[in-house]
Amino acid sequence: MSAAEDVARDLLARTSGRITTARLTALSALLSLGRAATHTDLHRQAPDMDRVSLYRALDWLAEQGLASRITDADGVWRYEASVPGADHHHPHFQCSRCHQTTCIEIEGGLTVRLPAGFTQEKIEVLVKGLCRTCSLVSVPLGKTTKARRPA
Amino acid sequence: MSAAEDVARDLLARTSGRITTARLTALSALLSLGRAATHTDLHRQAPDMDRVSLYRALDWLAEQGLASRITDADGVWRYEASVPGADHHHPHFQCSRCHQTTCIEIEGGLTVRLPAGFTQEKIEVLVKGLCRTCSLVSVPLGKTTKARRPA
DNA sequence: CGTGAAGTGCAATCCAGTTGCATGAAACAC
DNA sequence: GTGTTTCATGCAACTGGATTGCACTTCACG
Ligand SMILES: [Mn+2]
Ligand SMILES: [Mn+2]
Ligand SMILES: [Zn+2]
Ligand SMILES: [Zn+2]
Repeated sequence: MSAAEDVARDLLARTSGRITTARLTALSALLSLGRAATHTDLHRQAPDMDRVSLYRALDWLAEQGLASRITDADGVWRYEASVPGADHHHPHFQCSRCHQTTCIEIEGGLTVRLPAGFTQEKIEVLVKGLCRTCSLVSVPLGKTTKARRPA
Repeated sequence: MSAAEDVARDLLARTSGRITTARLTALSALLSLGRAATHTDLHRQAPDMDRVSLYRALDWLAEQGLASRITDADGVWRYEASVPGADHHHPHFQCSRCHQTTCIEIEGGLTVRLPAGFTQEKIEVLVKGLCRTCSLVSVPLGKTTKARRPA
């Protein structure tokens, strides 16, 4: 039983819900992975768990505040472990070449001035670009970009 | 021939590409609509155009800088007309009840400090919450939220 | 006009995510 | 412990946005 699994069990015990293997597996995967991962990423870590059960476990974790769910640059959900109390509103960076998502530390909350009457629930900031390793290579991976010469 | 269509034709003439009806229709729809719209929204405006052709026209417009493509809170693409030169990096607001997307004006570009070696291409800021009209009603539309009582 | 390059339409396919329903496992009371 | 209730799981089917392959049309240019 890994360290992540112990922590997971402990966190689950603090909720009003049941401690099931699916939730344990999902949460430990999130904890050990450490960064925002897609359902597919996570399912790779736990191939024996049913796809749908994983979705449901992750969504439940998000409801409980133990995970947060964001949309990545390709419109796919990404999940990451989060601390129940403090809401997890830091920006993320996604590399357009290797698609890895990185959390960005930030001092002082990002704020945007909304028009009158609007109420804010959450804010999602996603920076796209090249990560350190991909910056060096610079040639896009997969999906070859078709050159288009100006007139 | 509407005003939007005239502007559209004019903008298309500035590119190296062909001026086709699909592109004209797509761009005028974007221009007259005025806010970030989904493919489905836009197809409603031009039901006779083929779905796929609309996708391709929109993607082409995005490549040309005449439109910008963003992911909304539900992971669906949204397109909006944009000025070719100035890149279109303002925040957006999406109402969690009526799903309408609103552009948010901002003075001074949003900036985030990236880790060393990372290169930024674009930044997407999406605020979720309730728009003015929905703030008053406050009961979510569709997708009923199930209450969950703490222990 | 004729020819090549670019754009279109349609059908098929992909893929993340959801839903319905029968079965199984936690929690809790006894 | 056993029984009962409640909630979670597994499987299959389904949804809907988006993409791909390919034949056909249209446009620009000689
Ligand atoms: Mn993060
Ligand atoms: Mn906008
Ligand atoms: Zn990278
Ligand atoms: Zn609204």
